[in-house]
Amino acid sequence: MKISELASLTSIPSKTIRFYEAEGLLPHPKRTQAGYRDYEGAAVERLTFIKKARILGLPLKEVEGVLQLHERQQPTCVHVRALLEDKLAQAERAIQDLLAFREELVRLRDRAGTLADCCPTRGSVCGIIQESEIVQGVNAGGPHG
Amino acid sequence: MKISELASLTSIPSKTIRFYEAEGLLPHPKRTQAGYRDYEGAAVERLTFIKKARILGLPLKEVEGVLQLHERQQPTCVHVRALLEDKLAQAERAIQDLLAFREELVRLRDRAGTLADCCPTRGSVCGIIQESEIVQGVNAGGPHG
DNA sequence: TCTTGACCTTCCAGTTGCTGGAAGGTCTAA
DNA sequence: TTAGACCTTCCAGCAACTGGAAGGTCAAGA
Repeated sequence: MKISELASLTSIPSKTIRFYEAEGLLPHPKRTQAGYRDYEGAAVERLTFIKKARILGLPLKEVEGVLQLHERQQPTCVHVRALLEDKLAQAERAIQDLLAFREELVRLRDRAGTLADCCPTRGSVCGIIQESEIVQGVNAGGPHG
Repeated sequence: MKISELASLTSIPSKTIRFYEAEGLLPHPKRTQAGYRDYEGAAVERLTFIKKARILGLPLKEVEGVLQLHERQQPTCVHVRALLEDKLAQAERAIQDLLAFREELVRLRDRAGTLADCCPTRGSVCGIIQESEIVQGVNAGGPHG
């Protein structure tokens, strides 16, 4: 099948499919006389796997690693299990961070309602942000140290 | 003060401070005879604002917009309030997504415990991911449509 | 005074995961 | 034949940094 059909079947854009091939996640498919890519049905499965792994937050490099284990007839699930544990721990952390973050946003939002709109004088840019207790954000690292 | 002192006071790396200046978020500071940047104390406040705004998830472009409102003596908080409402809605969505995502991860993790480790034959790459119900991830969009 | 290490500068390019556009070729229904 | 929809490769851009190269400056210690 042509790339557009594969894109349609997997909901992954043609551009992205070509990108994945260039990154080594997909084998180079056969070509038609005209040079068009000609995919087998197995490509649907492979791309669906990649898509799900991406949704799970596995970086492309890790996805590639798992796919290579598969190609070398090595067990993959034990590998994926470890990745999963890692992702689960990350998700737990992210949830905690996000809940705390939401508290602060609610606080800021409520505070902003009572704050007179700052007429900027020589003072702070915006009292809402300036006075916030925000030190660390959602991701474990935050934008800055 | 030198850039390293400013970096230390704000916990923002020198590289990033120079980046922000290049992006227009910071005014060009005076220079010493040697060409070194020489900052006033106000730079600490401005950078702290930028840092907090980043943590709140405001893209640099939006931060710049708020700073420009400030420079034009226009009210900023009404602007920030709208941004805040937006961010709060996003955070609520992210929380819901993340909670659902965690459910799925837990399910996958538990399922993985009972799944015999797949000896890759001609079958799927990894049963854990392949059989998952994952269609959409944490962010509203997910990696693919 | 000289040395050396820590700082400073600008410029360039890289990271990750895409995604758009240019330039040019192919296919097919009307 | 025509025109629109597809295909190809190549290049570069996005966001928000961040590292390294190449070269200059500063100051404490020998």
